Amino acid sequence: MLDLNFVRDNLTVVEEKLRQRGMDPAAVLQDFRELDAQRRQAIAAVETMQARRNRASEEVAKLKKAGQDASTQITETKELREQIPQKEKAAQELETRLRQILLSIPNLPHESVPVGRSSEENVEVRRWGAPPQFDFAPKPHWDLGEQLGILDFERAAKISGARFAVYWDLGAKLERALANFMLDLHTREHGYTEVLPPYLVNSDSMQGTGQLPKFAADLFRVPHGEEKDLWLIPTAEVPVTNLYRDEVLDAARLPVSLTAYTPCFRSEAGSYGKDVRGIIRQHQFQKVELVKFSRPEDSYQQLEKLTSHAEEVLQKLGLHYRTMALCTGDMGFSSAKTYDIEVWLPGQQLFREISSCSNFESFQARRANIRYRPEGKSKSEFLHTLNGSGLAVGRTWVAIVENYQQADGSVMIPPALQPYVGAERIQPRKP
RNA sequence: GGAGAGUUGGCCGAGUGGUUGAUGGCACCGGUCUUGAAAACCGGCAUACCUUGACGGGUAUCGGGGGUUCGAAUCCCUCACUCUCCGCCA
Repeated sequence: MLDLNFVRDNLTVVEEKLRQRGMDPAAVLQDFRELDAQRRQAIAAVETMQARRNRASEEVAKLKKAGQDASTQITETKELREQIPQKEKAAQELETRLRQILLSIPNLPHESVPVGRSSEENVEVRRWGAPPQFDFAPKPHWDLGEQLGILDFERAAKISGARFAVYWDLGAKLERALANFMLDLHTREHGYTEVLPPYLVNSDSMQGTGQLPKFAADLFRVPHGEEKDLWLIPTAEVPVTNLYRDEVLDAARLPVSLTAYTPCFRSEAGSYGKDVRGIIRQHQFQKVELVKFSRPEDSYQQLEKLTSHAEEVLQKLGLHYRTMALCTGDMGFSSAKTYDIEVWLPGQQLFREISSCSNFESFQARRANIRYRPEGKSKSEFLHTLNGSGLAVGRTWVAIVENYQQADGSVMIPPALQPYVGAERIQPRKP
């Protein structure tokens, strides 16, 4: 959420940035200016009446103490008590409508973000390694997975449905090895603190990070009594960022760097027919997430660091990748700047997103009310939040299987991962 | 699931329905004293919103919501959370 005062004072800037995102400012902002003026007028009207009521009430106390008649004042407050709720209701309605507009405004892209309409105008900022060379036609992971007996879609469909997978044997172990490998790297070498959050969260948390109210269709909802349904987390970003909701952090503690390995649940509504093969797009996948809480002045430096931490996982695993700066038209709703890391998948001959690292500036912090107290200042301010995948474990699994496949159908385990898997190679599983 | 106790400002902790945004202490900030520091003493110290050129003024907030009353931190209802005991359970 943007700051109301900022939007009011910089309406033309907001309109321009919305246009850069490919949105129609008029459609997003609607009658912001009128509503804003009406809201303030309504508040003033309510407060004037409340002030009158309070004054009359004070006089009642004085008169009664003095043993005098206070019936005039009592009548006045009684009347006001009936009138105030109507005005209050009107003011609240305006407040709600204005807030809805404010909540529907996406974050403003940072000045360093390339302007563009779609993913085709994203800008490649780095490329690491080289695609592996094969003297045979490399296969996609769904073929390899089934041949090796480590991926099972049929039984997954039986027990859960489409877009689920069962991992068997070394396939399951590879997933666990990758998670441990990533967590160890981030906690031992990059200074992150590991957390294990709940996988079900309340609506307030989903609002804090921006999934609600706009993107309810992408989420799995779990009934839990009236009005207090829970939601399966679509990413660890939700519970981890909300850890500090409604809190004021000590400036000396910043930046706070957290990492969490969790499952992620996405309904993938509207993605029918897209990425139907393999485990690229699943209702449940696991991810190691990196989250930072930063002072505003170094959040962009922290974004570079966080991105490099995610890239280092791929480097240690010897996987070819490129890093893209997303353009204004391709960025997520809450982000001010995003880098996508895309890993090379030889079985499919394409780069595929494996991590998305974003600086949300104060957009989430304002929504979730996460503040810090700058040194020497008495007033607390909103801090900046960042996060990125470090990495999506399922897609890393895919990258390992496709990039390290051998002519005989087996898959080599990269050296850095061998201690975690306890094997050098995945051989076809005996029936 | 059953029974009981609680939720007050950054923290601890008072609070008889009527200048209580709220006593006091700690923490924090400024000052006096000191070579410096500590101690002591003095002063300051909530948040959001509305309003004003500014000084200032106003409104709301004592877990959330609702009610009683001329007036609620204080009385009533309700919900959430925390703690204790019982039951059940990985």
